[in-house]
Amino acid sequence: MVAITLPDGSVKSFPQPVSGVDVATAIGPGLAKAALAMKVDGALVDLKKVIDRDARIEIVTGKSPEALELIRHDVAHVLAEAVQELYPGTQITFGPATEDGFYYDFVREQPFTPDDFGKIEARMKEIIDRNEEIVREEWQGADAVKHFESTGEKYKAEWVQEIANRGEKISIYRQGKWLDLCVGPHLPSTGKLPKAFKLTKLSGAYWRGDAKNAQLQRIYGTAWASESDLKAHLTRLEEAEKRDHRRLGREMDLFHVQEEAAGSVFWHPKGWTLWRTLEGYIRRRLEDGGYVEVKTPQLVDRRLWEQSGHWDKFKDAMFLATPRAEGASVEEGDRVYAIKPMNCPCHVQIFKQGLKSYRDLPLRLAEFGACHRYEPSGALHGIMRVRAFTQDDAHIFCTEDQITAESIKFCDLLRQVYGDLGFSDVRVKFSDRPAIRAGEDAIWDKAEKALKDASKAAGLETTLNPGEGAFYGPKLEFVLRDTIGRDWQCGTLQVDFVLPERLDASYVGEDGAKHRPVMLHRAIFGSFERFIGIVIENYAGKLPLWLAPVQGIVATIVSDADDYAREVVKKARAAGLRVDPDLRNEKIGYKVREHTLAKVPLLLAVGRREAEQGTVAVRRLGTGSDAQETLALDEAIARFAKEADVPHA
RNA sequence: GCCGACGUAGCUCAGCGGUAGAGCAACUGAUUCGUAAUCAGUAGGUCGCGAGUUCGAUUCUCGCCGUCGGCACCA
Repeated sequence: MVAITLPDGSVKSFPQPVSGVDVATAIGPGLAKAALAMKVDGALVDLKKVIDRDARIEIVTGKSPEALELIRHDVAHVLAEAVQELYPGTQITFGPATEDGFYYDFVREQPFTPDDFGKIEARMKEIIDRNEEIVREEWQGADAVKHFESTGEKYKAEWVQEIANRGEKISIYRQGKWLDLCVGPHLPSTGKLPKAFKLTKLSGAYWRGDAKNAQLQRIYGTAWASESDLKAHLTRLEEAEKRDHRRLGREMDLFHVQEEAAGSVFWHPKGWTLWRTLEGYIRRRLEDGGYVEVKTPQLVDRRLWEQSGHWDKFKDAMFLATPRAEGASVEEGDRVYAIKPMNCPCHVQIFKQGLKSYRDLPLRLAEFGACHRYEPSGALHGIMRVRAFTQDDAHIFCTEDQITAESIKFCDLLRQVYGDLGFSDVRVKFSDRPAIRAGEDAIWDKAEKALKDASKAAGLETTLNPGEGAFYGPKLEFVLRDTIGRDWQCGTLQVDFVLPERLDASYVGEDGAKHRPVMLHRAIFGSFERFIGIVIENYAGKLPLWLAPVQGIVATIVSDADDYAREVVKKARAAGLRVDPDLRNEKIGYKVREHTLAKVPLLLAVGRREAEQGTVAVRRLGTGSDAQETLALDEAIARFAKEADVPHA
């Protein structure tokens, strides 16, 4: 006798062990047809799994939140089956579900091309039509290894061997003639799959994620429960493309990049205005936060980098410069400079000037430091990942006892700034001690606790990023997501006991003896380039008034209003607004369209009526002509000047 | 760095073994117009760079550079 409890609380009893299929059928034929899998006491399993004890069961259908992942995983299998049917000799490796779809990694001499997609998709649909039953089997390790070796599946065999070595059972899923090693769960048959999928992209991927290993061919796809969901997803992708900072940067004439300076940004007047506005804003926040600003050299002798430890670990990513003419050899003893990849060693040099006392701590040295790193060519991305960037960097020199308070202060400041810039969902990763690290465990305990306390006190929820801390200390990473779903680390807070030691920084304590300060490395934007990119995407280019490089356009309707328009511009500028005239001989509709596309927040239209009455017709970005209002000039300017105020305490 | 795709006018893109085309933008002229494109005309290109094949290469082949999508990396 097996008692099955259903989600509504009702209990169904069965005389003998039952599968999910039996349970669903007992409830109704509609459900039996829709059933994809089930949850037994909360665990997702195959619908065909037989239950021989009392349990709570929930039938998973296409409408269940778990369904998508199941479907995507199954579609990945169908993709692999299709590929192996179409391209014999291709080896399979892994194929999981992803955030919005799936991928499968293959091994094949000949590269796949996007032209193959149509053919593969057609075969996948065929496999779904075949309605192949999906069956789970348990194999002996040796048998599985033998099977995969005999079919030439070297990668699968390697993986199976490892599982067998651990003494675990081998779980095989078979669909039709095709089979794969997989823990499941899966749908009962391929016919249950919706055909709402699409192969999207092709890429290389290293076996086991290690660049030292062979590179596999990865085919990505997206899969949904229904055709309309698929369409909606593709539409979302198109919309996201319109928010891409690279596209908006060009359309809004903010910046460009070009071949001769790959990985460096040419800032145009409007883009640079945006930069300076942000810089002015953050500078004021830092001043309020008790920071002092410094500026340190671009070129620094390699000896300092050797001392700091960067040379050993990061010299491949450092640009070097020598003072000698081209062609001259760089000999032993000659000066070799590195263009700084970071600011910390230089800030320590400032700290070390003169004798520091405990009364000087905490000392918060801030710099908008331009750094250069030779990033791998494949890593470059718009202005988000570049080789030349400016950090809103600061190092807080403090005592161990001050770590917690300083960390809290920083998290508060960061929250304030992100709030001002319209970021509501910030993910915070807490990266704790890595396997290879410097410093005593007691110090790590202290540092980790300080960071944890600080993020909690600032009301931040963190997710653990185990073992990903820097070798010198744990870190908080503040991650923002761009419009195409990529995550970027922007803010960071790192506790460092190592650099002060290596660079011999010290202060005189209350006891009159020398002590080592602790360094907190911290950034809010991370880099101006990356952060501006994210800001642009977050606002889809429609920047709030205070950030917009061109805040308003005064557009004339007839040339009789030219003089009045000039007067409006003059007064607006006197009030600190960034306003330009548009006196061109064009219809107002043309001007409206153009400045709307350029994402100018305010359009002040002036015709004869406005000139006579001393008013402006205000049309705001994102609203239509019906929402416009006519305001007295002085009133309008006062209102907008107030609205355009840079946020501050 | 690795795999794949791509690189044609300012932008978006078409073309293709016989040295290039469209729309928008630009420029000139006309038009003075009330909220997302007024009309007409003109001009604009070493087809990323360098080799090779060919009578002839933007087109085919190779190399390099860059961009894009991933992977790896990200102090």
